[in-house]
Amino acid sequence: MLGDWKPKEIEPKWQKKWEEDGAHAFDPASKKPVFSMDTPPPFTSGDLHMGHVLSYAYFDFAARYKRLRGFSVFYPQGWDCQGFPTEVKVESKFGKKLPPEEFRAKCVEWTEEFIARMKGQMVAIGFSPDWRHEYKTMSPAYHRKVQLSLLKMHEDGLVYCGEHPVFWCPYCASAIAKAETEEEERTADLNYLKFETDAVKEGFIAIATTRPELLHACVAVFVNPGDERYAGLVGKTVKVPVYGQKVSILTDADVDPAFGTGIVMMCTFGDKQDVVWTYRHNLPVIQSMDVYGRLLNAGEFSGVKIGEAKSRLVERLKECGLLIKQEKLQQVVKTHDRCKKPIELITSRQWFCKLKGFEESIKKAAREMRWVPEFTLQHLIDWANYIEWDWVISRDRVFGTPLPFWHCRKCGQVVRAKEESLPVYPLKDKPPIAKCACGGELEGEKATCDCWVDSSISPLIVSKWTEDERFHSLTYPATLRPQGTEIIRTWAFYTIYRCLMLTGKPPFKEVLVNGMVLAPDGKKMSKSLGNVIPPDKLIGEYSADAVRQWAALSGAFARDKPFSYKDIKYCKSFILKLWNASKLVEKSLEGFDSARVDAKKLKLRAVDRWMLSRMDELVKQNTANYDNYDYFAIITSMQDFFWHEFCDYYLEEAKHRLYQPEKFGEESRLAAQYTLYAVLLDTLKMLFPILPHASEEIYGEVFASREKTRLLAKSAWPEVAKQGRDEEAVKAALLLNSILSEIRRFKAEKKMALNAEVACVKVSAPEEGLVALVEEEVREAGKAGKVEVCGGEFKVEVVA
RNA sequence: GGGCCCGUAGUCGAAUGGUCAAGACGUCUGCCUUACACGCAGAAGACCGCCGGUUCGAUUCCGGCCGGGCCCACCA
Repeated sequence: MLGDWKPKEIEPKWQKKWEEDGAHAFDPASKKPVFSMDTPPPFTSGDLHMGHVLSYAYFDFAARYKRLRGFSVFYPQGWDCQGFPTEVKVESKFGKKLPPEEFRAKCVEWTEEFIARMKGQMVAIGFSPDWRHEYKTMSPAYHRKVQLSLLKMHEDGLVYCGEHPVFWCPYCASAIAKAETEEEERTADLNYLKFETDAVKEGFIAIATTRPELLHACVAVFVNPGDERYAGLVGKTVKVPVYGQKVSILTDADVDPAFGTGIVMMCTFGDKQDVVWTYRHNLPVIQSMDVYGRLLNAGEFSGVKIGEAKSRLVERLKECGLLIKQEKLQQVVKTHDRCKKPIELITSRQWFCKLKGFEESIKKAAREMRWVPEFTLQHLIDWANYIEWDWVISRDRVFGTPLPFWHCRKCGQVVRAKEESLPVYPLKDKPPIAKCACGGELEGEKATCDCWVDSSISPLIVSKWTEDERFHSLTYPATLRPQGTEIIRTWAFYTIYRCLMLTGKPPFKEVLVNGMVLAPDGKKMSKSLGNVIPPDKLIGEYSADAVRQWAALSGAFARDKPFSYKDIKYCKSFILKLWNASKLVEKSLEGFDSARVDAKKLKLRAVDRWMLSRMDELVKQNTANYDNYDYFAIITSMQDFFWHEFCDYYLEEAKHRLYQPEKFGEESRLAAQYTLYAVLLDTLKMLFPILPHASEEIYGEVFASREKTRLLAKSAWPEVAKQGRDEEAVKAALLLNSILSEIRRFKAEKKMALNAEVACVKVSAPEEGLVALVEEEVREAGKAGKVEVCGGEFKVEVVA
């Protein structure tokens, strides 16, 4: 017997039961078609946020639906462990003094705790990955595969080490990739400085700059070749203020004559344009700062951090009378996405992945995939179109996958790790050969990998690439790659690139992109704004099934949506409605044996046929909607159907036959029971992927003993469209519903109770025959003593 | 500057080339009707952003404008 709905008891109960019964286990030996998913490994921050909940709920809906559809579903789950935020946390707890290996061990320990917490949260929401295929990017096994992929790409000339200007975060003291940059608007001072020169009679030219702290690295000044004001200056030299070095006046079409004075000073490197000019005009590179952003080669200012250097230089310029004026300037600066600090460009020796030249093959592979929704493909194409530099893959961090390389101290030759000794940790492991061919000592590479180097081979990791050929061909390419819109330019882009390079095959067939969850006020959820909603709290208050329904309701295809309390409240009441209706059905089904019912011999009434016909329609629609990942359409249509059509109308219209078989006949009761049984069963199946716990519990109480399958999780999707739409029944039912509405309106106006009896209901309708089909329902559900029918325009007259 | 998304009752939000444009929240009025008052019934509330075009007919298709959001590029 169904008791009260107690999510805190039934949800963990079924989570355990499914796991024990292997309901989510992938069987590589199965003959069923494979549906494999490459789900995002969340960064192990310690807590799942609502964005995770939304997107992972989506993946779970897909997995559970495909299982019901008879697929062998491969649904692994991993963890993106390594990265700067963890280092910061560990540093703040244990200090900066630990030796690298000990520090790394602390990070691992810390991360394991976080994984346990996050995994617990995932289980509590009812996600159904096959945990036997769990992976962690910090594990030696994962390191081995990442290193193997790098060795192969190095062999193919796709990974190289070189000295180039790279985006640099002085706060993190590490190189970062363009994809890790963000932009921040701020107000800066635009300083107009005097550059002394003999070329003009005033003795100086004015140059506007926001970066006076880089004067020591100024190597040229530029004017636009078409700028007549300065035509006479080209080829002359000017003296850089404060430091006094002489630099040439050159021309370049990239100079905007309208900005500032139309003259630009070029330093190594103030911004990306300076890098372009350095190469274009073959200019010298001055190391302007060290890895922490402290000035280098700046005379008395050497060692001063850039922020402080800026104000000190401005002071000095004022003292020397070289500062003409200052203006406020709105500018956008690039910042590091992890620490939000401004980024610099510095030249440094780093490892790179060759991206230039592969844009077309990446775009081609992407175009062959199905992107849901379609426009998200454009995000990737746009990004690919703007690839200017190769991808910097090395990071000066400890907690990361070590690059499997050594360098010769003498000649700089790169020495690769041996494949069979992977994973290697070059800081403590012996190099593969004792000495370089030139006789020099070998030194292990200190840098570790960008975290996207790790995660960009997730489809290879889960499919046991280079390890189990059969398993690999079964699960690679993944059928579905679900992910967030904000990581298209990183995770999707790098994965397509790397997997293509390593296997020659694109990594997945379909990409499902979901949007972000905003705070109820429409702003981004962030700790600093204090508007973060923790999933745990919602599960406790509304149940996991309600949270999952909310996700289905919110994930409007790659569009960001604010969190809505009213939605989740509604979802919770829907479960209660489902529960209570199931209680009624359970009671009404006493003595009903589905196996002994001959559907053909049933005396179905029009309302029964209407319900069964609607059910068929819904199965058809929902099948298409699940195939298109349109969970919004599914949950809204199911909520509307079940609540309003089934509960509010059908149940009221069928009660008399269930309660009084002696008056309306056993056959009529059987027909009603059959209908209740079929509708509730198919409803549970179609809702199962979204609210698995409640539907499994109801199934267990009402259906398990009558069906072949004990677990709803292991049952089969309802058969599609057993019969065509029953036009007559649908029309009759709609007519009945409007007649009942009229009767209810009459009672409401007369302030009568709904179950109050009325003497007579006179119905005029164009099709009198239809009214006859539902006359019994009008009398019983409307509590009408008599029903009179005549032709004509639709009209209902009630006589109290 | 380039690309993308969006603009529907007080709020959130579907669908649709053509009968009274879903549903939810909120509001108002009744009703504790043997599953549910976390419920049921009823009511009020929308010139479907603005202007043109296509069409017999447009909220729906096309163009422009206005407004909101996102991504990318540039910014000395």
